[in-house]
Amino acid sequence: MSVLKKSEGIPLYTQIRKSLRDDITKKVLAPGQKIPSEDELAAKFGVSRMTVRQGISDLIDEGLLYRRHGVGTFVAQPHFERDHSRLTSFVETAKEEGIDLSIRVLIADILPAKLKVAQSLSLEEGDLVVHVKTLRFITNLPITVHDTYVPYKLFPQLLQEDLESHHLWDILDSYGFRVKRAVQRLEAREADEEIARLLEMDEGLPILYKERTVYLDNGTPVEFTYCYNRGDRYSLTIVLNR
Amino acid sequence: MSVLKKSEGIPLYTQIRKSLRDDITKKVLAPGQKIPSEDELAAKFGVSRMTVRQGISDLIDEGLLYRRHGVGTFVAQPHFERDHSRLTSFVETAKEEGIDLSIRVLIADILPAKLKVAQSLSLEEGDLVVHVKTLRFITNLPITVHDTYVPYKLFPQLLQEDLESHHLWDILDSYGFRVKRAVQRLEAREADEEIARLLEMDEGLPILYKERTVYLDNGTPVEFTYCYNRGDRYSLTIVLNR
DNA sequence: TTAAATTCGCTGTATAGACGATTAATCGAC
DNA sequence: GTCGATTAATCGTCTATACAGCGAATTTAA
Repeated sequence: MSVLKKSEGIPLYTQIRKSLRDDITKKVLAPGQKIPSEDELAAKFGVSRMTVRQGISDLIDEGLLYRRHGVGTFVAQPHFERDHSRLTSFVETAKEEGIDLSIRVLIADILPAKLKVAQSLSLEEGDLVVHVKTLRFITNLPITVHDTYVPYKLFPQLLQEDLESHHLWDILDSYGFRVKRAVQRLEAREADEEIARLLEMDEGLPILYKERTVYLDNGTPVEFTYCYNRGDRYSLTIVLNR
Repeated sequence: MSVLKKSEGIPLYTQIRKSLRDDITKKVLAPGQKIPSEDELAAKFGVSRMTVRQGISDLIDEGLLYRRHGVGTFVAQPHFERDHSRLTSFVETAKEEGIDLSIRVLIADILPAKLKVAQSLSLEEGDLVVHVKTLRFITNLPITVHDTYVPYKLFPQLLQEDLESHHLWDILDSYGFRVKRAVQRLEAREADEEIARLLEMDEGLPILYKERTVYLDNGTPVEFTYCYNRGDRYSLTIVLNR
């Protein structure tokens, strides 16, 4: 029996969501199984039905549950990477999975934006941007080159931060900027001389090339990055919802 | 002044969402601008505040609006591909954007699943799968090879469908299966002899290689596809939300 | 026996109101 | 003038209830 704490600052629907999620991960509720009806859950938790629905809705968005109008709510079959559908930084993911990731800053400077960078960041060509070029290693093997651009006028102190151990988004968060969304464009390309040298591979071999623009919740672009990933060592998994 | 139709089977929150979306796209509500408070909108539309919130929530998920607790709800800065964050088939997208896409079916047969396909579709090795190999053209230039596998026991009649003009997901929809989610893994690879021949390119040039598993809302996998995209003609744009 | 109608359980939509939490603006004391 | 407290506006959470709409099971009728 789950009793909710009324007064801990934690919303009731959050507690309900947690309780249901626990039941699912602990297989108290098995895949395919019908969970109690919203009325029953409302009675069990001692809340109104709308509050139960709010808790359930989040789990449906996550793909843990699904509803059948007129029938009930069911536990979905677990599928790999069910939880990977949200935007997370590579650094966060690596930490969680115990991957030995290290970052070397190659360049950190301030310069006028070229056309493409300016357009991506909603700036004028020539506006100042902070530029950080990094090389990332996994278990000491070079894997990715990043060229990141951030509007100087938004973050003039950025270069004083420790960019090798803190992820950019965490730094932005600490400034109160809420990173919300990333648009990424992917291509397969041949490695040019510079990238091949940095990634210790032969020129012409395939590179997973990525252009990424990162936005705050109000739609302001705050980061534009070119990524060059070694094709034989890097794969990207993404999850899309309909 | 917007008056909602009470009795057309269209939920009020859907009508409110549409009204707000129209105001945004027609710039009646400009980016950055505060929209009327929930109480004002409730009064204007003649509905309760909860109904207004339901309409607004959808637009927030889409990134069209954002909320500031204690302050108000605002129109987000428009950003390119704001609307591309949902799972849509390439065919759907192409149609909307007027791209001249054609599909040629190279192989359509039924065979026992190999290990990887079986695992991806939650089958046993050797279980029958429907296999469809297609070559896709944009303005008559070959661009992509697809190897698609679907569990035979779920769709025994699939090969009787017109696979060149109807997208697989539309066919599944017509059977009542709700496609909900796709997990895709991307790599950059070199083209092997067969792919190079089909895509009319040189062996060894970069290919954007993609493995895709498609799930219904109940978590059942229904499609597994290997995609080989010509690196110089294909780029993939994805949007991630935090 | 089969087909149509009914019932029942459940989710979907909607209401009207209450109080809490956050933010920005205003006002007052020092 | 500056700082702090008050206030108003607004979103966040929650209630208790009502009826509509769907789907499956059951009952009824042909």
